[in-house]
Amino acid sequence: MDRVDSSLIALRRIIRATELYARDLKQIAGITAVQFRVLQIVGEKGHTTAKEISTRMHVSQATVTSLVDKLVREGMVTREKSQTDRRQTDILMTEKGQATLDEAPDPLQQRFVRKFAAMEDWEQSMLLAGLERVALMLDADDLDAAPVLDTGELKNGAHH
Amino acid sequence: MDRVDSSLIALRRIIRATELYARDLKQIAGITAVQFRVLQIVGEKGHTTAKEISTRMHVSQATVTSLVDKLVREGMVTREKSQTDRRQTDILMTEKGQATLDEAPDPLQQRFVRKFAAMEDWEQSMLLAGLERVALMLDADDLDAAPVLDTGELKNGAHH
DNA sequence: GTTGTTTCCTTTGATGTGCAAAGTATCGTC
DNA sequence: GACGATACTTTGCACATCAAAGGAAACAAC
Repeated sequence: MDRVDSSLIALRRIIRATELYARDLKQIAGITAVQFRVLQIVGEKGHTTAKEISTRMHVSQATVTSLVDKLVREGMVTREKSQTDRRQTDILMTEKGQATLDEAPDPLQQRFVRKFAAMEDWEQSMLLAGLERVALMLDADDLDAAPVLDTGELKNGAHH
Repeated sequence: MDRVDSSLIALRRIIRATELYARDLKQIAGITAVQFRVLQIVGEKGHTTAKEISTRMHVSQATVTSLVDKLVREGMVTREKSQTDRRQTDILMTEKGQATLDEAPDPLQQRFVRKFAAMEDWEQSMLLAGLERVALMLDADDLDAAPVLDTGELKNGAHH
């Protein structure tokens, strides 16, 4: 097997890892990866707007509405009209939502961050260069850069 | 921004590239990425069974049935009872299916393969090592290794 | 060759994700 | 105050996916 094949296998494994994590999450925490990501965004400040979720997750507002509907139905968050701008809806974290967030299995990016941190300085540089190279090769350059993996974003002291 | 963040951004860009490719494909070729992948598997030998598709794509047979249903409805493939084992259904490529396969936009992996091939020998080695390292970091090691990207598998002389 | 088990596939019914288009309410601005 | 932009919801749809149940054929064992 040549290196092209091996590289593609490795890439596929990486993508697959995010899918597997999504299934585990659903099984263990009883919440889907997408819903969990919404919960993470809400959790950052304890509240947020539909617009922000839509922007950050790159999905339509209609999708956000249905996502939040589900979370409301399950008691994870509540809706409340914003006082400052009454067009906006504030989405507030509930205790149950916070608990779900706290008890969720180790997110992918934390796993990554831990292992990355354990690497030698030169190794980190090499790895970063390689990943950026691949990203460029795939022409995935229209993304507004946010430090995220498939599920969840890198905030809340997940590193350092 | 530190290297952990940059690495995660690069990873996210890579994953995002596969999603974007899926949307382009649907727009341009009028077929979804998942259905296209089925078509690719059928196209390898001109025919295949539902079981093989199910195994290769890691989805249930029920899913395969509905996927093939759609392709049949669109005239991309036909079903035919296998003569050797009448439990099996042979899924055969039609001319239209073949045409769709041939005319599909440059798949991600071909883009990758071309650029990878253009790299220096030592660069290829470094990149491969990096990718495998990341795959390991994400613990995506339960995958039966097949040289695939998100959509489609690496066959049909897509490389070399 | 009948019986039991396994395999392959489909059907049915459900969930989750996602969007477009149309509608409602509110904000800002001229 | 009228008009256009913004934020969100509603409606109606498509796709991907599975679990469970069932039919049909193959296989194995007696």
